[in-house]
Amino acid sequence: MKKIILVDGNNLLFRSFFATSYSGVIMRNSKGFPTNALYGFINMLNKIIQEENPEYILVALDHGKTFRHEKYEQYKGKREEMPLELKEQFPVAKEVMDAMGISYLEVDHFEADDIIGTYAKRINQEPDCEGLIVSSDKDLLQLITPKVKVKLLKQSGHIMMDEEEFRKTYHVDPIGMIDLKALMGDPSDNIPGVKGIGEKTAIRLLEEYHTLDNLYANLDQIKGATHDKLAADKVQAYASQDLATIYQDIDIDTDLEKIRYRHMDPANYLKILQRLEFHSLIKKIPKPLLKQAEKEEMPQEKNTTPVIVLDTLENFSLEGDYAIYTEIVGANYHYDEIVGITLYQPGQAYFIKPEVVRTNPSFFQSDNVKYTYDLKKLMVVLKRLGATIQNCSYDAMIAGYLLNYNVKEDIAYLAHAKDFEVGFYEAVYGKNAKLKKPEDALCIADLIAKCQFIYETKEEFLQEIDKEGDRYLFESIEMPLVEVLEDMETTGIRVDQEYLTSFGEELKEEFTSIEKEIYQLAGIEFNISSPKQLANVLFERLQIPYPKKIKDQNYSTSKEILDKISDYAIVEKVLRYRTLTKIYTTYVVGMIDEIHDGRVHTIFNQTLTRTGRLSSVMPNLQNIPIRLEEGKRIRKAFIPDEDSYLLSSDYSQIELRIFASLSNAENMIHAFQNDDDIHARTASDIFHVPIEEVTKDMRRTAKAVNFGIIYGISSFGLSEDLKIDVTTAKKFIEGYLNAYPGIRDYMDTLIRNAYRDGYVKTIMGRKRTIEELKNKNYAVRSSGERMALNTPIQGSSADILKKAMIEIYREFQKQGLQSKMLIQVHDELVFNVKKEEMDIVQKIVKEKMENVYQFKVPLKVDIEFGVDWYDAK
DNA sequence: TTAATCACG
DNA sequence: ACGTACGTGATTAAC
Repeated sequence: MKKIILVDGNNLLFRSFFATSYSGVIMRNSKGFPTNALYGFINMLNKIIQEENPEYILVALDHGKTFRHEKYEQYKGKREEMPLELKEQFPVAKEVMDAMGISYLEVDHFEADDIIGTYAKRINQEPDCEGLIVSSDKDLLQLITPKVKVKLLKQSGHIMMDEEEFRKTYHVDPIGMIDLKALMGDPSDNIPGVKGIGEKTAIRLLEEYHTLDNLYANLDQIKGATHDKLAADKVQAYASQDLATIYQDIDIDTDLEKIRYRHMDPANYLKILQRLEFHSLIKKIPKPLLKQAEKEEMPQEKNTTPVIVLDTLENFSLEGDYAIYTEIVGANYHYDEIVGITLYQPGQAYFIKPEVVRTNPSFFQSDNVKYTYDLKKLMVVLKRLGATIQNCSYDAMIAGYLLNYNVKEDIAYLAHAKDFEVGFYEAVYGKNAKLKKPEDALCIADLIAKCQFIYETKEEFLQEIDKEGDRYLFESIEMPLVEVLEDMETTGIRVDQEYLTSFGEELKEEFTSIEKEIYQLAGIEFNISSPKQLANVLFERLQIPYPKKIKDQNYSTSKEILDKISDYAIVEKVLRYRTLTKIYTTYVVGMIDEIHDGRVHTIFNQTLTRTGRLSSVMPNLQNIPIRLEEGKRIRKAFIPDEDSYLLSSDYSQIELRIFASLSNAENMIHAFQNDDDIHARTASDIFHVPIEEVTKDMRRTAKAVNFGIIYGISSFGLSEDLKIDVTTAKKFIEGYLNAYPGIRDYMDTLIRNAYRDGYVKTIMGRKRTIEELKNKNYAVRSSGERMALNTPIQGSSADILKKAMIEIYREFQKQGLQSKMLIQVHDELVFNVKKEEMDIVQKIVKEKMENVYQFKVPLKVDIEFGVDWYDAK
């Protein structure tokens, strides 16, 4: 008697995954790869082999959308998309099965069930053989025959289901399972069944009528509500029957030899378990097999490049290109501990301890072409060790960013995208309280692996860059910008700590007194900063009417809401309290924490935003207050060096100018060419009044529409902003589009192309893929359309300022100026300018910024200077 | 860790 | 009938 095991692979993996992910925490190996489904899966396969000792075994897997989906749209409709953490484990499951000598099969358009059904049929026809199906899915019970049983997995253990056992439980034949589901439905697969009929009624009906066909043939015998339900849902019942039927005739070769159990390949199996860090499973490998595996593994160890730890860089040199990488213990490379530096080229690997760099600081200026990941970090680290680097022409972080890979500060994300085994930063160095430099051997292995990844994928990434037409952006914008940003960061900006402290005291005095007044008015002391407690006091205790209909049960206490009820003294005081504490905590206390040697050194993230803008952290210097006077006073703390001024240069209306140029809106282009007041001009065009008759309100409205255009306008968004109704907002937009012919066409074409291509581009070829456009949800898609409209504007503006920064930096160098670029705020640059260089710097900055790119409209730059950042505005 | 809030362009 | 303006970062409360 041949014994054939048919395993429902998807079921096993799903079960293991969800059984161990309730808490939301998923078991992972030290590299961060999720392993929870695999652990249960491998355990289960081992158990099956041990218990059943099969001659033949097949694991069936789902593959893509099935014919059922195509036939019935709602099939499995309510089921959530498979979590990524589970999806990732499937390929490894296949590797495991290969190593275990177990065959697996997936067939396009069919589910694992159908594969099992097809094999079950074969078993029924084949003499002298029996089958055992393994799953926790009751659907498969319909396949039970005298020769085929089902091992039904339960939370603890299993039930062996054969014909007899099935009849005892369900009172029908196994094949009757299908008709049972046709009646009672199956919520888990979104099979509707007959509405109002559950398990009990369904079983009772089939006991009497045996089949669905017979039941409907005798429908008139049935009385009452059940009759009406059956009559009403006949079509749905038959559709459900169809859905519930496992297909048994897939056109596949069911030759049993193909699924013979081949036994384990110990070396491969061990290798995978080590990678997954399943130590308990490794222990279960029989001793002789384990020994065999270890013997086979030995030679591989020798293939890895030996690492030389350099004690000095004196008289040391390398031939040819190499990859170079450094790591720090923490998130701030300006101050945190440096692990060391590694160099890698095929066959050679070197580790340099931080202090060894000082033995020959010019080593990194050699002619060798160098490759790295996060060049800016490397440059800062080397500078801290007294060295500078030259001829580093390739930064994998930037390449990955331009190619829309998932790029983080942690190189592991990009490495994993290319199947390189590199440890996640957190796994190697820990985080927060657990942050710690591991022992040297581990650090060295980690850094070398990262270096090797950089070296070995460089060509591939550069080819992708070429293919995408990103060469210019990579070579002439992003790579040169690295040095500019590094210089800005390491220079830092001087901050007047004494001023901040005394300003802070002043703020504190005012908000503590307001705090007391709020308690008085409330008649209770509470935490004003807690939205929950505040809502409670305002809307429950004091019964202030909530000015908007309540969304999802919670009162909002946002500024937008509180502004509407600011006639209440307590609300007005809360708003004032908020303003003051925000300035105090974020900008006074937060800034003081970031001051080192009288300066703050931000980190500009060059590879974060989806549009090509920079971002700034530790501290964020791109959101220093300016709109309110109290907040603006923070800017008085940012001061120039000795004998210098702070100079601020900003583009006037750059985004709208770019939009006018891209969309070819002729009269808007003319307005910019005439240097008109653009919002007044727009108002005049929308409302058809001469420009001198434009009122303040008309101008305000036009300004909002102009902003809306940049964001990818929607009538709802505009209505929210202007606090008008949607119909009126719609009218304004119509008026705008009629006033500027060409814009509608530009936007339509842009969106159509975005849908076609799946991405949009900036003027310099920066590409943003927009997955949202493929989403089936209307709201998500609309959001994608707005991104598509906004990105070419915001992104092109970013391109332009980046290019201008590079040109200004180079000109400063060329002329040997001491003045320094310090901060970039999306359309503004801030400089420390030596007094004697004021004239030349203003000239360079204005000239470079205004002429960096030729549009149909001129670019206009305003320059101001002063004794602090407040004054320079 | 996440949501709410608010600072900027 | 739906549910929305685009792009960011820091702080706090509350889990």
